[in-house]
Amino acid sequence: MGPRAGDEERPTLEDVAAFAGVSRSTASRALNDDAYVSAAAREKVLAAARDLGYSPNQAARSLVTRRTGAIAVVLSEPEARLLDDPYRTAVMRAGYRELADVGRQMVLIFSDTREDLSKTVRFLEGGHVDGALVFAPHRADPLPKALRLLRIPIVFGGQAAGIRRGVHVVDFDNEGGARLAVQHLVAAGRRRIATIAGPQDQSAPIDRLAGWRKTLLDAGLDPADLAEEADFTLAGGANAMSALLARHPDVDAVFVASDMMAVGALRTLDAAGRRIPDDVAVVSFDDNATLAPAMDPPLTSVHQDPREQVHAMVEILLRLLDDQDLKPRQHVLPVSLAVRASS
Amino acid sequence: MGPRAGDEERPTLEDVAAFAGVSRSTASRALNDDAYVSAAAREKVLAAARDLGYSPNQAARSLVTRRTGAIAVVLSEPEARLLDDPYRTAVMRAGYRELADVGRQMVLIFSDTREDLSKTVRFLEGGHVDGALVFAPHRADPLPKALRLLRIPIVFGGQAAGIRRGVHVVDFDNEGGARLAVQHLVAAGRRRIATIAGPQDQSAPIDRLAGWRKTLLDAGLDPADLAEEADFTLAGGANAMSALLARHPDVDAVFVASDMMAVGALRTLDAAGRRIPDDVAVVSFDDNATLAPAMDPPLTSVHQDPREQVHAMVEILLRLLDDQDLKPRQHVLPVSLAVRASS
DNA sequence: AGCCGATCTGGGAGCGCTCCCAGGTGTGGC
DNA sequence: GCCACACCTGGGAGCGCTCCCAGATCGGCT
Repeated sequence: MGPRAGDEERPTLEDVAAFAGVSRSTASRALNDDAYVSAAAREKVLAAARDLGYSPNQAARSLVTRRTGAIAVVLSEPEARLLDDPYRTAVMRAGYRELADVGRQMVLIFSDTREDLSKTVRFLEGGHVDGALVFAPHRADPLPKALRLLRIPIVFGGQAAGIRRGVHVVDFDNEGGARLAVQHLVAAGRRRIATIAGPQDQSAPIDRLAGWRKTLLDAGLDPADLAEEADFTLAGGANAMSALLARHPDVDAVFVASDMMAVGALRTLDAAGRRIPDDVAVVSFDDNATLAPAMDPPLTSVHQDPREQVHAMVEILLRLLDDQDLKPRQHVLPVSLAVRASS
Repeated sequence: MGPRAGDEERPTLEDVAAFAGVSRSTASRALNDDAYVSAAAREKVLAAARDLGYSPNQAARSLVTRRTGAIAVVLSEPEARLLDDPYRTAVMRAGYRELADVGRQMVLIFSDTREDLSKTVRFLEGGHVDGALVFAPHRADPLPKALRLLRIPIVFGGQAAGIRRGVHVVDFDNEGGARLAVQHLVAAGRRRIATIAGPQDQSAPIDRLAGWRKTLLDAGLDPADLAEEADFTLAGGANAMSALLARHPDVDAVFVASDMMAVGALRTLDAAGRRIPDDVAVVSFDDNATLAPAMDPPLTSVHQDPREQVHAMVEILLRLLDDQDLKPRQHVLPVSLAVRASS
């Protein structure tokens, strides 16, 4: 009973074929349910495979088919940050589900440090995966450029670090969403509408801030000094709200660029004795399913569904894998406003 | 410029060798920095690889080496639940880091529904990964038993669904941790020590509950009717605390089986006007780095480090992969008590 | 001078699979 | 009766790599 005693040789296709009394070719055809196999042969092969506990060697298979059945989901951001961000977690979850639904395996990659960059590139290049869904929100991120040289199809979720041409992108209408939110506040008679913006090194928060500003100007309101930048965290949102209150005690509404920051803002407002929405109306962005409706009061939020985004990304990727001639473009998904008690 | 125009043939090892003017064998040796390659040859090969943009075909490599360099991390629980549970997220994160540190790629697998079970088994069996780290906390989970037949090495994190023999397990000392917590409360003079237990279909919460009960009995205190079961969520913790307060308005301490539930309990206690720790002392379990110290007041919590657990699991797995004759056993990692203001 | 070992190189075999092609058998139409 | 064409089967080649083995070269030692 040495260490490898239990290591009975793994049966190969050849073994299954011999056991079933057919040729390797026929066995292969039966297992891949190809046409042109007699019912009798198919039965024998399947029975043999079952009896021997056969499972095909993926390395051998993908050596010849040049397919692995795996798709990478690359998140270019510190994992520490990532898993605390409910939006990213939702993306991961969506990726897992959507890929499983089309029979693909998700391989999750966190690419953060510079060292990771080359590791990531090497991995994607190495034939471990057939393609990749890449989320690299930061403008200065070198990853997207590095990936352009790769020989596997790639679809970006959100803007690809300033690259505007030659890449497949599925993004939400961030500016439009911000407009929706602010128009809603204006229509409700709010006049001192502040914003807690996200990190301005990323496209999405930049566009949301722009949407807020433009809508205010269009409505004849003055945005000056009513914006505060924060880092998408709860604490960041709380601090930004404090700063806004200190500067402008008369704010009557705030558009917050993410649900998580809105939760922080809510706490600050509550601690400051402001009633919501009576004194200050709050509208946020993301409409996270577990967060937004669970707040007190429930948050009015710009609805964007990560599942929908990933679904579109997967669809494009599959077409690319299928060798269809798709010209790279930016798909912009519409967003809507989920109105709840906070506004 | 057809769709495959950009698809320049990927260079193979043979191409690199030809370009460098050496044989395939020498090229292979140079790239895998084997001994017995002259410095000159190595230089030429590396230069050729760089110039041609060569990256080895992993399928071909693992077909012969029988190694993929990938390790599965299997989480047997609904992904919806998983990603909301900070402990699980910490485990994922730790898995990614620890595996990256030893040059392995993490392949994340959520195995939840019954349909997933066979998919998971097929995947693990298919040679996609060299081994697996499995977290399957539920006692009734059929996964661990299904995995026993597999031909790849597996290490379990936490009890493996009632299987006590023949598997490698790395677990924390749940009962000991609970004892630590309750002894701490007893020593502080608390006499009505309730508990909010986790789901009793899992080993860890069962052991924590047992630890609480035994320690109370040892101290001559009566546990009767002072336990409430909840589901590891914030809301569950809050509700359980309400139930306890209703039954026993005189509780002066509560041992909560997870940080997340403790946050819920804190809210309920706060809403009920109880001061912490003056009126009611709170001790929880997990000592989650972002949760426990951030509470108001900061939580006293039983410290268990998922990174440490995963590290031990990876170490065992690597030894198994290295074909070392390790006899399966249960490793129990010690826990400690991080005392903060809540008790 | 002769020999032995260390160092380096190239070719061949083979990992387990899919795909192509040649061939065999049966069935229908003229 | 014969051909055409479907249906089914087996063998061979080859995917790109690693590993083994045989051979070549070069010192350093007896």
